[in-house]
Amino acid sequence: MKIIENGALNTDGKLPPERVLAEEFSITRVTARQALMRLEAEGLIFREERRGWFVSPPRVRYDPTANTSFTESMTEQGRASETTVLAQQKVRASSWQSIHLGCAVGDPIFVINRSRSVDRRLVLVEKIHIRSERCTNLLNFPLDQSMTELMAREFDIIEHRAQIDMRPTALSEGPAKALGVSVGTPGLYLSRTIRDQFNNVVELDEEFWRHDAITISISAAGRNQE
Amino acid sequence: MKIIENGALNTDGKLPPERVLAEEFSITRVTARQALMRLEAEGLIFREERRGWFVSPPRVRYDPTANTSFTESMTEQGRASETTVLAQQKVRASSWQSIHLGCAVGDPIFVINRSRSVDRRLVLVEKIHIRSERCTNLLNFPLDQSMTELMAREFDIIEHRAQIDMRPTALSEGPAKALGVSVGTPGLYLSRTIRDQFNNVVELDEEFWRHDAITISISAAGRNQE
DNA sequence: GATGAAAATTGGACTATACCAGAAAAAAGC
DNA sequence: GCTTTTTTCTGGTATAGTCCAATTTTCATC
Repeated sequence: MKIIENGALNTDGKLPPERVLAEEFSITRVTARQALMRLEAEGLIFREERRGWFVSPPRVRYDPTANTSFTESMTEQGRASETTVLAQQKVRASSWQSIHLGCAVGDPIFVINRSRSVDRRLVLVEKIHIRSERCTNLLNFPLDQSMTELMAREFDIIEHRAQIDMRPTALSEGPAKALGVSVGTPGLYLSRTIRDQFNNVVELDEEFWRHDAITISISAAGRNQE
Repeated sequence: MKIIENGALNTDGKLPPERVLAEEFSITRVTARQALMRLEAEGLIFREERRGWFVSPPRVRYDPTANTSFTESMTEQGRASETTVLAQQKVRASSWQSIHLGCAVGDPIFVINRSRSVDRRLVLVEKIHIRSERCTNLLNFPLDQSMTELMAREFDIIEHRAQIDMRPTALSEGPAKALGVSVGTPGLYLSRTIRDQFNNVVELDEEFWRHDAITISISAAGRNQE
C-alpha cells in the first residue's frame, strides 16, 4: 500500500487508471483505490467522477476574515478565478435561517447559489442568505460579482465579517454534485455572518470547499491590544 | 451502503464491531467499513485502533486568533481539558525552522511536544518551536501550562498571535500515533506564528487536530475599520 | 464536416474470503 | 488477591472477482 504512495507518479496532471495502477504495482484494484483515497485525503491528488485521478494544483490562500473580494484576492496570487450563479430565489426564512439572520420565521429573504473556480477548477460552492428588506430588488442585478461591492454600491450597506465558523467535513450530495466530486470526499464547511455598518446582521454565507484547494490564512496583526 | 448511514445506530457511545454490523445489514465487512469511513469523514463517528468505533462527542469551539489560554477557553465551554508534555528538547534551528522563526540556521531553539485532551479524549498534538535567546532556562519550568502565561510571567514576553495558517489534511504517522488514531484519518493542520510586544517572532506552533473534534470559530468583530 | 449511435474506458459499489497485529478479556500460576 | 500467560476479539490490510453508470472515444451515417 505504501509502495504506490512514495512512487513518483506525478508525471503530469493525470494519473493512470486504477486498473493500470493495480497491475503495475501488482496489487488489486481495491488496494490501489485505498492508496489513492489516502493520497486524496492528504490533498495530493483528486478525482473527477468516472473521469480519472489528477494531481492537485497548489492550494489557494484564503482569508475568510478579510473584507476583500474573492476575485481580488485570487488575482493577487496570480490566479484566475470565476464565479457562476447557479440559482437565485426569494424564499421565506426557515427556522434555521431566522436564527442566523436574526429575523423572524417567514420573513422574505434571498437565497443565492454560486460556484467559484480557480484556474478553471471548481473549488467551492456557496449559498448566500440575505435579508431582503433593504435590498428588495437585489435579484435584478448581476450576481456573479462581489456581494460586498454590490451591496455598498447599490444599497449603501457596508458589509463586514462578524463571525466565522468552519469545520472539516465530508461533502454531502448537493455540494458534491455541484463541485463534480464523489459524495463523501472530504471538504471544508465555512459559514460567515455578515453585518452592516450599524452592526445588524444582513447576510449569511455558507461555503463548501474542496478540502485540497484551500489553505486558510489569517493575518491577526493589529489584534494585539485585545 | 446508505442503509447503515441512516440507521439509528447511535445507541450510546460504542458501535457494534464491523463483523456484526456487516451481518446485521447483510453486507460484507468491506462495504460496512466503507460506510463507517464515510461517517468518520463526516465527523459523526471515530475509531480507536483495534478497539472499535465510537460516536463522536460534540465538537469543541476554538478560536486560534484569540490570545486566551486553551484551558480557559475549554472551561468556558464547560469542558475539562488536560495538557501532557510528550517531549522537550533543545535543538539547533533547521532551515525550515529558521525561516518561520526569523532566526539563523543553527540558532538554539526549544522544541516542545504536547498533547491536549478534552473530556479525557485526545484532540490534538502540538509541536512548539521557541527561540531560546530570551528564555534560556525555559525547560526548567513546568510546560503543561499556558505558554502565553509562562512567557509573560517569567520572561516579560507578551505574546500575541500574528499569522495563522490551516488546512485539512490526513494525519501522518507521527501525529496519528500520538493521537491514537489510524494513519491516514482526516485531520486539521494549524500553524501559528507568535510575536512579542515588539513584534519580533518568538514562537511557532504547529497543531495537529482530530478533524471531528473541532469547529474553528472566529469572532471578527472589531475589525470593521480595515 | 456534422451528427448520432454503438463500443470501450473508467471510476463506483459490492460480494466473498484470508491473514495479521494490537487490544481486551479470560484463564492459569503463584 | 495479584501478576503473568494465553486466548479471543477487533480493526488493518490484502486478494480476486462481478456488475453498474457515467464519460469518452470510435465509427458509421447523413
